[in-house]
Amino acid sequence: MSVQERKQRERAERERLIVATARELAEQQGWDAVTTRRLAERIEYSQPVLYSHFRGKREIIGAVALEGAAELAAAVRDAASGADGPRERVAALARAYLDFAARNPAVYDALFQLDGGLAFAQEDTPEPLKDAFAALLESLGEVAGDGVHPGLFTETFWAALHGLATLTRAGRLPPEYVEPRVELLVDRLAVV
Amino acid sequence: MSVQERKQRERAERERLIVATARELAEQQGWDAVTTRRLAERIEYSQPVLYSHFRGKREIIGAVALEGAAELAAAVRDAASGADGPRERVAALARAYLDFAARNPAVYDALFQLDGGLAFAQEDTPEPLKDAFAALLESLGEVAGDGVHPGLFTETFWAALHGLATLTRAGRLPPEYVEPRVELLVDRLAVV
DNA sequence: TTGATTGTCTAGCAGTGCTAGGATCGAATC
DNA sequence: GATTCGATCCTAGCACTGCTAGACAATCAA
Repeated sequence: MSVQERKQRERAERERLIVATARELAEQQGWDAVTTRRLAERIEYSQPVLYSHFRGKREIIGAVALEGAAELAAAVRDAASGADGPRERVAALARAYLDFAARNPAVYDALFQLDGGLAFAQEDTPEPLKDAFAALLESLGEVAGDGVHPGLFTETFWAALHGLATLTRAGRLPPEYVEPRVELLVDRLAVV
Repeated sequence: MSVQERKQRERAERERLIVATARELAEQQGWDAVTTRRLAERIEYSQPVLYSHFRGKREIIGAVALEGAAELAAAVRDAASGADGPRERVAALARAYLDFAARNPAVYDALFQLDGGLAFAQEDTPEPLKDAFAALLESLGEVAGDGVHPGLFTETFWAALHGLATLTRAGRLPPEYVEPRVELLVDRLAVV
C-alpha cells in the first residue's frame, strides 16, 4: 500500500504545484498569459497532465479562487480581531479587504471577476466561500442597526467594498483618496 | 463631391451596423460569442472590413461602451427628473442604474468589466463617459452632506451601485432583496 | 480606352483550449 | 528474473480565436 500512498502524495503535490504556478503566472502577467501550454511548460509536464487534475482551465481558476477565499477570510478576521470597538473593527475590515484586492489582483479576479465555475450563495457553495462571507458577517452583522437584517447589511457593505476594489483597480476611479472613501462608507453605513 | 459624400455616408452607416450587431450578438449570446468571424458574417461582409473601421475587437467593445454610457446617462437623468425631493431623487437614480445594468448586461460589461481600451478618470476620457459621471454627480452631489466632497461622495455611491450590479448579475448575490439593499444604501449614505 | 486608386475578399499565420491514440514505464505475477 | 498488464504520460492534431498580407475586382480620372 505504501507505493500507492506515495503516488497519491506525489499527485496531490503536483496538483498544488499547478494551482500555485497558475496563481504566480496570473499575478505576474495577468490571467490572459495563463495558457494551458505555458502553464504546462512551467510545471515541466505536458498539457494533458493538467486535464488529469482539472476538467479545464476554468477549474484551475476556481482552485485559485478557493485558495484566495481562505486567505481573504483570514486577512479580514485578523484585521478585525486587532481593532477596538465596532467602528474601528469595521474600518479595519474594510481596509484589509481593499488591501487584499490591491495586493492580489489576479486572485481577486479569480474570485469575483472570472468564471471559475463556482456556485455562489447556494447550498452547494464551497466551504471557503461561505466562510469568507461569514468572516465579513462576524464584524459587519453587529453594526447593521435596528431593523436591518445582518445578512442583508453584510451583502450591501460587501458590494460597496467590491465596487471600490474593482473600479479602482480597473482605473475607473483615481487611486488616491482610497482612505476618505473608506471613512465615508464606514461612518455612514455602519451603526455604532 | 456628391459621390464622395455618399460613400462617406454609407461607410458611417456600416460602422453603426457593426456596433449595433456586436451589441445585439453580445446581449443574445454573451461577449464570448462575439467573434470577428461571426460578426463579419452577420453584417454580410468579410472579416477584414471590420479592421477598416476599428483597430480590433477591443475598439468595437469600446464603441458599444460609449453608446451605453450615453444611454445610461439619459436613463439616470430621466429617473432623477421624475422624482420629488433629494431622497426620492437618489432612490430613483439608484433603481434606474441597477435596472439599466440588469436589462443591458452586455453593454454594462463593455462599460465596466471588459477592456474597451477607454481611458477613465483622465483628461482624454471620452465625453460620454465624463457625462455619465456628471449625470450621477448632478443628483448625488446635493446629498453628500457637510464636509464631504461631492465628487468623492459620487464615486463612493457609484462604487456601491456598481458592486451591487456586478455581484447580483454574476450570481454572487441572491437576486431577490434588490429593493431593500437600495433602500439601505440610500437611507444611510445620502444626507437629506 | 487606358491607368491608377479604392475597396473587398481569399487564404493564411500564430495562438487558444482541449483530446484521441500510441508509447513508455513500473508494479505485480509466474 | 522474465513477462504480462495497467497506469501514466506525451506527441500530434482538431476546431477555434484575433488579425493581416496579397490578390483581385470595381470604380474613378485622364
